[in-house]
Amino acid sequence: MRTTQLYAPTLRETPAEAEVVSQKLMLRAGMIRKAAGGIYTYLPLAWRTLKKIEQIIREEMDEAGGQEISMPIVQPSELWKETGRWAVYGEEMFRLKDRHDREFCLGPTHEEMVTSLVRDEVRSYKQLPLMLYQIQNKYRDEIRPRFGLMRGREFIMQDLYSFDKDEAGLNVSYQKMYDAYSRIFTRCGLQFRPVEADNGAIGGGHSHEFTVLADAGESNIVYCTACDYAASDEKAELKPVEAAAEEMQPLETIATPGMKTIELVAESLHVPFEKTIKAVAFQNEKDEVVLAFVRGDHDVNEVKLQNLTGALTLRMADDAAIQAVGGVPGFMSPIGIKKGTQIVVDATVMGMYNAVAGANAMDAHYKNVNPKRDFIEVTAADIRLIKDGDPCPHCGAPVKMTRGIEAGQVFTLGTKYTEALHATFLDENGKEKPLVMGCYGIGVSRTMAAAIEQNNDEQGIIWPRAIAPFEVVVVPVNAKVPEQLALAETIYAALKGAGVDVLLDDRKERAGVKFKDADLIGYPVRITVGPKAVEENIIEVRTRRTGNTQNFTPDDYLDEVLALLKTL
RNA sequence: CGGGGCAUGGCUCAGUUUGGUAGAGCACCUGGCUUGGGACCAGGGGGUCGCAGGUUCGAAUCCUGCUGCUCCGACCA
Repeated sequence: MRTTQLYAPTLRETPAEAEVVSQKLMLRAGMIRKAAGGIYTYLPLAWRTLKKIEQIIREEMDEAGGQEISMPIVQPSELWKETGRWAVYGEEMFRLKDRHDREFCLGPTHEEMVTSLVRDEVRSYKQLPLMLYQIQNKYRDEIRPRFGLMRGREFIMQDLYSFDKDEAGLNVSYQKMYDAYSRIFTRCGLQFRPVEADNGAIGGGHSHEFTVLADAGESNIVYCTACDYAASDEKAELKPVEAAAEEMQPLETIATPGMKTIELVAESLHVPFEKTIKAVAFQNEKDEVVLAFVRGDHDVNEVKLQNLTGALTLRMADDAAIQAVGGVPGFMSPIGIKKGTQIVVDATVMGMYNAVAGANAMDAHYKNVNPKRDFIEVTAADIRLIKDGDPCPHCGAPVKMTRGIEAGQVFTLGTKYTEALHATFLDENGKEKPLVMGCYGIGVSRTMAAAIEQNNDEQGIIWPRAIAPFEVVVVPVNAKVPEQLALAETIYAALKGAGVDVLLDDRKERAGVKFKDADLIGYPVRITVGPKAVEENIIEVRTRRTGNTQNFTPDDYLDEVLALLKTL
């Protein structure tokens, strides 16, 4: 490929809309252009990278026993109504009607589609296990699309669905996918971590997220400094902390005018955070109030609370709702709340003695609160959000937190969808059973963005070789000098002949322009052909990541470049 | 959904307060000159100032409505 033939309009200035590094760089490098909020056109450079990522995925999926198919983007509402998700999915689903007024959606995912496909054709355990996958556009009408390709409304996803005859088979399929995903991200040259994850709305059994480590990431993960435990912060479990036992003092009301935050209370009463109890009020999708209580220095893990209470969604409760159940916003405690209200107290709180909590009265708190004695009709459970330094649930060593981008996730689904859609088979005994299902997804376009988030500097992108749009760019310093262009052509042809994905920057631009563009787009290797090359037979090979330049001769540069590429 | 902000040539923005015939830089075209890190000189093309109303002799500028984009808001109990 030659730059004069390549549609890659680079920008010197960053468009105002760009928020995150990957988005800025992809816009500037001429890789993407925005069509609407969260919807982008992929230009040739981006498309090449996406195809490379997809190719790696295809190879690993096929190796693991997957078969590629392509399912419709436009999906009829009937199937979604069968599983109940037509209602559950809510406004996140793009919906449309055809001319006959029949309802469709743009597929946000394909469980329904693939299950209906399989239920009509799979009759016998002899046809199992079965793994089908596709790489395809997905549509989710996000409330607030942002961060470029990281949270788009249209995005490319690889999704595989496994069907087994039993749990044991599912576990084998799950492990195969887990391993395949690990290989995929490794081959893409990314630093990542598989972490235990919450299943979320998709339901089912256990799950892992594949998180690409990057500070710009939206998800927090924790990992143990001693053992191999790693989990998303939403998932990470915590054992209750038992405070040192004290004699329980009688409950006492104290005036705390205007002290609506736990910080104010702790400070003015000279009580450590560890002796305070914080209240957080939520409302679920049915507008029922759910009250959560954690220690003053802890935070509520909404996902845990959601799973525990069976809520589909949780949001902050408004004051009126809190008052309706007998709570006083800013001064709340489980004591004196209307009967029948859902009250969840973190297990650690239950182990506290003589603590400070709201008094459920304006401008007042209780002293000497002893949850074991004073909290009645509450649910005690782990609802706390893990933080840096907390003990690992496996070995107790302190955990560390880091940020990452969720690029892939694997789930066991069990029979949730196959039962709803009556996808059954006959087992060895002729007995009808629902297929046991797993689903596995990689955000392909998001992986590209994640790769950039993880690999960039002030000058631009630094592609890992495996997913770079081109592996090498050959730059004649002055394309108007025939000798330089001729030598560049020779090198270009030689690399191409050796199977290297190479670009020749044959534009009649000044050298600086071509260098800047090369750095911005981030080709792993640049070969500069200038006067030195023509007159002294020196071929300069520059590594984008390190900025190091090595000089080779026309005889040995080819082998050296091939060897260098293997390390990038 | 609630609250801000923005909308002027392909991009980044000025001009709006105080109405008076639309600007800069970059990009683009032509010529010259230049070619190892986003040159320079000269000439040139390109804008219904988001849309629709209104006020006015006159509106990018003031008023009303709409649309689009964008940012913030989900641990405050």
